[in-house]
Amino acid sequence: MVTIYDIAKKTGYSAPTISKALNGTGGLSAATRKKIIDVAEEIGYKPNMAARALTTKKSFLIGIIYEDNYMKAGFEHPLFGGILNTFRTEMENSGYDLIFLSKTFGSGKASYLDHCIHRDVDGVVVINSGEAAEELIGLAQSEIPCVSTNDIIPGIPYVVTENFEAGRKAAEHFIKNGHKKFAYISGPANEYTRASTERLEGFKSVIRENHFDFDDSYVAPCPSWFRDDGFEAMRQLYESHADITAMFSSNDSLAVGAMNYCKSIGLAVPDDVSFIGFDDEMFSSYCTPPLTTFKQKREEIAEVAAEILHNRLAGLPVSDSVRISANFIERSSVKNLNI
Amino acid sequence: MVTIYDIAKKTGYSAPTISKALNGTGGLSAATRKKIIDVAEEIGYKPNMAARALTTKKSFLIGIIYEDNYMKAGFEHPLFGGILNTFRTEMENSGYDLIFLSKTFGSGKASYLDHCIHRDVDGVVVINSGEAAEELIGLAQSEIPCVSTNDIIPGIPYVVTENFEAGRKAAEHFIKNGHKKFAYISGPANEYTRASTERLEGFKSVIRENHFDFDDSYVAPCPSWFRDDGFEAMRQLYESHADITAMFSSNDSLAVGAMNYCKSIGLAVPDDVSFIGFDDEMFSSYCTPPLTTFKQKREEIAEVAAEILHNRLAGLPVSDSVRISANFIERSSVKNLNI
DNA sequence: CTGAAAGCGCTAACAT
DNA sequence: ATGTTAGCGCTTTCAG
Repeated sequence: MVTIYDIAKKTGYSAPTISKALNGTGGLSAATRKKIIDVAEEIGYKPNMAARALTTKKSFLIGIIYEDNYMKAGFEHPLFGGILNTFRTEMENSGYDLIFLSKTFGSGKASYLDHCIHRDVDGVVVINSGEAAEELIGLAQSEIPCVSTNDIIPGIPYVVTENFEAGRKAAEHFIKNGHKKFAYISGPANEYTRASTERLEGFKSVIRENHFDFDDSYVAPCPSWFRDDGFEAMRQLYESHADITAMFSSNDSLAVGAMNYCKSIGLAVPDDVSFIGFDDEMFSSYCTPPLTTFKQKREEIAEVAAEILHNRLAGLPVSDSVRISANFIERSSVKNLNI
Repeated sequence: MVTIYDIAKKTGYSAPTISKALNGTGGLSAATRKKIIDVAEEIGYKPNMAARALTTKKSFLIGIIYEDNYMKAGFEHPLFGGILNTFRTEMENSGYDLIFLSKTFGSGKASYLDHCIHRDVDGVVVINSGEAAEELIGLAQSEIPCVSTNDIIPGIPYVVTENFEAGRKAAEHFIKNGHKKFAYISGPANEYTRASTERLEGFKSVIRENHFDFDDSYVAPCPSWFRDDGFEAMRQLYESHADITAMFSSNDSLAVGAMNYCKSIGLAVPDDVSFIGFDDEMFSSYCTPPLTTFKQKREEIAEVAAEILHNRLAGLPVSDSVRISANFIERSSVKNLNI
């Protein structure tokens, strides 16, 4: 391993001088700086982050909280995987490396905060908190800069899709196309993971403004985001309300499951029942009919989240949360009842 | 931050004694050990990995090489995302944390090896080398333990699907169902990323053993793994060989694209043309007809890779590479021509 | 402009 | 069984 001492020996300068030259800190003459940098390059010097972290108390490590609770597919999530990808690039550009945080590191029971301290992370991004939201409230109070890209956790600024607005857009689209009977298939939601709830709220608000009928019996909650639950949800909805024509689903998988139920009982999509989904999953343009849906702006969410974290890392006060509007993608799963 | 010195002060023992007690190294009396551990717990001591790494020369960090060259979707890859997920759990159980490696960290040009040294990683897992395979040959020679889960890189043990065998299985399945005219749609391949080539080799071997006609004109190479290239590949194949009935594709996306081409010119799937894909992507059971395909054992690949890395980390010699057979999933995209 | 001294938190190698 | 000394590689005072 080549250290600054090797450079010191080779150039005749002292270790601190080398350090200053390499970091551009001390007031060194341009000449010696160049000499030092040249030698460093020549002998292949690479700073040792562990040593640097020890003295500076800055690890240049960002902890990622990414729980695998989506289809046990982890990284294949249509939103989270993309966010992580872009976020990673944004942070790496400024010298930060990403490290996964877990509650089970080192074969033991621990907390995310424990892991943060263990690795001395400079900041944390919560991509998907899973069941751990409660715990993260504690993390938020720990002085460690945090940002969240999905869950809404007290004390942590978030960057999340404009779900309410998207819900409104879905209802408006249905109404514009002459629909009058609406229903909603909801994925799992709770106090911290509010996407599905927010979409419903927006959806309902427009329906009510237009004085159409809508109450809780038109909402089918699902225990998962999987297709099969969409199938069941649709069955339940259809058995109590056979006149529904406009289905909004909190994600595309549930929508496809629901479409399958319709087909299974001889209902045509979109002729008898129309659908709007969410997420623009890989299959959504392949399925029959191609699904009208919303695409969340993963790159933008990640970029804004990275910016917020960078600001906090630079000592700025906690940023405001931000909402990013989703793109509406119109395909062929909504029938125009006006014609 | 609470350090071993805080424990030392509180218990009256010296720092090294604390260290020994906590790590179970030195010959301490059970009584003092317990006392020390209790106090450590009480005041919330967490070891500082940077400091430990500095003295022990072991970071407990595993570098991940994961290039985003699949649909720019990064983590959403049907194989890689799942591998990463399981691999992560396996390593975390033994105290290792995963860190992403990149060639552009710190806003500069660098190599993966640079990044490894920078962070002093104990080992590396190559999940997807992208265009960097050449460079990894250098990494392999660096004494840093490596393992690869997709690419075949000289000097690095790999854990990869039995692609040749799967290719054979595909051909056998077609032949069993009475097919006589075969073609193959190939995704990108090169010297290091051999999946597509291996599948083709296996496919061809059975066709030839059965004395059916097959040459390079029945192979359509695609520049990407995307659906649109499958569409084009099928067009090209069909225009020169209109009698093909058995299509094998190196992934499901390409297969679906090819199926779409068939439908676009009025050919029925599977009645006129049958298909076998690879990967069992999310949409493969949804599409029309549901696609017969292969599912790679992501968890098993990850587990074996983790085991190989653990062995190397423990000082054992470089392991042999291993092949994991894929699961054949029969759905409805292959027509039985015998009936 | 440069260097000497000191210390970050921890552990290895010796003493005692 | 426990403590002393020293040092990992780096940076931060502070002197010169």
